[in-house]
Amino acid sequence: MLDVRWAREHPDALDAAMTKRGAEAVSAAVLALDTKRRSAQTRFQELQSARRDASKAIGQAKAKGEDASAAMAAVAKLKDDAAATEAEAKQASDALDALLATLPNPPADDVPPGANEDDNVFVRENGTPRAFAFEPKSHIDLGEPLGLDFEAGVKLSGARFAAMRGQIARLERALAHFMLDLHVQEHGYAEVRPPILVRSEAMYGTGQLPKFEEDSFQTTDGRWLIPTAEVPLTNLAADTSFEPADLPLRYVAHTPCFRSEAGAAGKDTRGLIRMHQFDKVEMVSIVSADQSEAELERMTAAAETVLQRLELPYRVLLLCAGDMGFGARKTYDLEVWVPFQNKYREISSCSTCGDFQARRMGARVRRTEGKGTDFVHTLNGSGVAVGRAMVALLENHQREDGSIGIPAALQPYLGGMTELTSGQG
RNA sequence: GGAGAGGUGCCAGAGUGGUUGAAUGGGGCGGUCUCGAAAACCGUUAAGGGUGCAAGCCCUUCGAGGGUUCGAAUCCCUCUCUCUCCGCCA
Repeated sequence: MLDVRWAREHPDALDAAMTKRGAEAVSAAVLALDTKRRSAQTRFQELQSARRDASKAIGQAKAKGEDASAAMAAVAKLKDDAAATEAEAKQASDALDALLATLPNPPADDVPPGANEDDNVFVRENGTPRAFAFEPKSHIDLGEPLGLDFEAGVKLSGARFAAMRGQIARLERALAHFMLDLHVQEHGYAEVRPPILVRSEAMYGTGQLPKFEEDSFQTTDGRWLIPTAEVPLTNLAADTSFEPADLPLRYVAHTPCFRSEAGAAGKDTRGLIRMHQFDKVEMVSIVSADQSEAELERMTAAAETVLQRLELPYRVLLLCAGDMGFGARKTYDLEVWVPFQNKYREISSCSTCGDFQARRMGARVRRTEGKGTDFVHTLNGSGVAVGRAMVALLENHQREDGSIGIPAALQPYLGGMTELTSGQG
């Protein structure tokens, strides 16, 4: 949710921000509703004030035993007028909120313009794609002998589901635990096991609702399967006023994520890249405004460490305005090299949301000086997507015989194994 | 699933129709005292919004939404959440 006062004072900036994102200019509509709301509210307040004074006078008169029937009749008119004006104000206010709830976060100034992923800006890279002396196989062909079972996924659940067995199952677990330990032990994140079914309020807080209802799965009792642990982790801060000393808060969680992939028909239909259910290690930071810029760099670096330790080549991109998520103010994507596809694929997305989510969920921090509170800033980043890390690991570390070399950092999580071969358990 | 209790300020906890945004205690902050600290004492301490150059004035908020009333934290209805007991259960 953007700040309506900012919109009121900078209508041109609002339109520029929306246009930069490829959305419609809305300042005229926002300002019209805002003006209507404030005018009705002011009139209501004047009527209400008069009404309260009149009622108090009646109370005092009655206390003295005087007759107050004339005053009581007079106040009835005020009451009707006040109620009508209040309804008018509420209607305008609700309409304004409904509109604001659908507007994406204005991009930061240093976010490059652009319509889609073609306009993202290269920032840096690490490692170089390996030159294979043989034709590299896909993670599907490599994984199936090791226990990656797409047939079982289809049988049990349908397309975009997979079962993992044996070594692949263990590898998935090892990857997740490695990432979790890394962020907890070296990056100062607090481990959380959040609920993965959440209320609509939580989905609204992080921005999945009201606009992207069709992207997530909902239970019959109205709860939502989280599309990312960003939802429960960030909403831990909802309805809270922090002391400055409480911040920054850093959370990390390993959870399944569920996405309907409604708009992705036909994309990545084979393999593990795009599933309805996948595991992800997610980082969330709750910080004060002055900390948020540095925190985004820190979080991105933490995600990069995962890929470095797994010895996977990757690059970092700064997303253009048109490719950013709804709630993001600035986003870095990490793309890992996928040999079989011969291209880089997204494996992590680290974003600062500024105060956009905080305003939706009521997450505040007291000012260090003076009275009052400010909204906190929230950040989230994958650290990283486990299924896609598995894809990258299998393909990048494959050998000609189909076995998979295990990077040193991961070996302790696999009982010291240095490779996976189809002959093993 | 059955039965019951309850949601009040940073926390605990009063308050069942009339200047109650709300007693009291704790905590926080400021001060007195002290070489310093503790203790004691004094003072202070909600958020959001409207209006205004400002000081200020005003409105809203006692889980949420409706209703009764001249007047609601207090009465009524609906919803929601929490807790307790019983049942069931990984």
